[in-house]
Amino acid sequence: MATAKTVHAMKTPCEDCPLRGLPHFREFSREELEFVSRFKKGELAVDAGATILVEGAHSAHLFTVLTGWGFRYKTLEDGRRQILNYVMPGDLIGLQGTVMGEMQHSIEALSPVSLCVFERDSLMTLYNRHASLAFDITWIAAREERILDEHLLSVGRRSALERAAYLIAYLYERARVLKLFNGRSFLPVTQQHIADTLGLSIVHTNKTLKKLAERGLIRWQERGCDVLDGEGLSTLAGWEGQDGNLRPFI
Amino acid sequence: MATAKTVHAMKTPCEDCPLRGLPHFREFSREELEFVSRFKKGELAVDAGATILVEGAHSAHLFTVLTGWGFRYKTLEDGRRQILNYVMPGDLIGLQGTVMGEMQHSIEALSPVSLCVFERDSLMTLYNRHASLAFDITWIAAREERILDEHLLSVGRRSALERAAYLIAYLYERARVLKLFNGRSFLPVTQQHIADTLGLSIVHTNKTLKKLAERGLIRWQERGCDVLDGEGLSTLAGWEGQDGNLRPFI
DNA sequence: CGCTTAGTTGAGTTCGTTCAACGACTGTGG
DNA sequence: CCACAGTCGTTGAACGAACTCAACTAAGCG
Repeated sequence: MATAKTVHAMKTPCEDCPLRGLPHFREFSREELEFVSRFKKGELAVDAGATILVEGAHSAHLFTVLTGWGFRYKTLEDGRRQILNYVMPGDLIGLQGTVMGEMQHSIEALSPVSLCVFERDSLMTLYNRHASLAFDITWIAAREERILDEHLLSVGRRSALERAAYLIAYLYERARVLKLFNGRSFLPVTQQHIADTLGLSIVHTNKTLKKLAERGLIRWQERGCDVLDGEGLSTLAGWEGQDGNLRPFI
Repeated sequence: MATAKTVHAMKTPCEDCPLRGLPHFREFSREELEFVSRFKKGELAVDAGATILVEGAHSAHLFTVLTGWGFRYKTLEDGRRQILNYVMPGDLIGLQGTVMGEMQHSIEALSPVSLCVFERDSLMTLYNRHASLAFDITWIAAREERILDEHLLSVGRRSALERAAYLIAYLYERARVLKLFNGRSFLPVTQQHIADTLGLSIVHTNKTLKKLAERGLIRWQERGCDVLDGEGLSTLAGWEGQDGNLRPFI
């Protein structure tokens, strides 16, 4: 695997952060922005397919995704893999490892990913000096918990078809509000990723996706999924969608 | 349903909190203890079977479980239910609703439960005045996330037998470190709860539990589960157990 | 050109479901 | 005190969803 990690000195100043322009995120105060600017230690670029964080590691860093897609997963000893969630721009990763010690899941890049790097040790300073940002971090953790609740409901209680529809609707919706689509609603995942998220075999996933395609909801093309009818997928899954409130990021 | 909620003025002062004595929790500083004491607004007692928090509610309160067992769950419109996690003494509940607005899951008492009551509005004061406690709350949220990661792995990728073994080992281990057993390792859940946690039907859950019983790992008795061999259950599930680090609570 | 990765399809098997009936126990009202 | 309903657990039979195995296409890459 020709994967690489490249560390840059700070490239994008937080003042020009591309995420700040999105209507999806809450505004920073002048003061908060300054603090986060100092909190940020640099940037990291990783190739598609590279592992960003690995289970068992004691990472000294926290990251916020600037651009690109990735996923969090866990594996059993015999290799069975479960994808837990996907990471997209604005997501904070490595928090579990930072606050509790050891990482208990891995994170892999689906596309080239660029990350803001923060240091574990300065997190306590953030809590001491900036209660509003500390609260934001809790908010972010609570959001992840809520997403996991929904995934668990899905894997535990929805049929294969509903599950697939839910997952694709979820990814579509997240990417949409982040304005990651330029014209074409394309999700850069393989059927193996879908299978490992839904808790199904690849073969059955393939057959299930074909049913969604027959209904005109999606089209599978070029190693990924074109979403043709996000609304229809949500309806099929019985999913209300994520709440529309502004969310914080660091 | 003859369920009731009773609000008491503060009964147990935080200085005498029964949880503080457990070797499983980290120590409070004198100052933290004082602050939490003021943060606590009263106590609430709920009957077995009562709903503590309900999906869709905008609760003005946060709770810490003092005694008793409960569970968090979500349902689909047609009634399919997924249990997300169990709550036991020391667990903070209602955080999702408090930081993000609306509750998106419900919580029900499995046994009579007593709760410490905190007010939503004073949470920000806690963040402003006591960074170490704010950090603890993030820690608690990260822990819940980690547990959900493991449940998702289990429901998605383990066989029915492994799943059941994992769940019972998990409940056993949590209750054990909290010293909830007096002699007998008894879990107060019905097979329906197990089924709704594992994402299985009751019938198949019954047959699966019988297999665990045949192996001498558990015994089903008096509407609950006697754990005969927690170690054996963990081994069967391929579960390493929770980390032994001290955890905070509020 | 061969090698690898991703996706497709069919056949047969296994795991888990639904349906249905029944026993044990608990609580309630007549 | 007994009858009755309700909850919980158990079991068998038949069915269906999802799995494994296997063979095969198509595309991308050295």
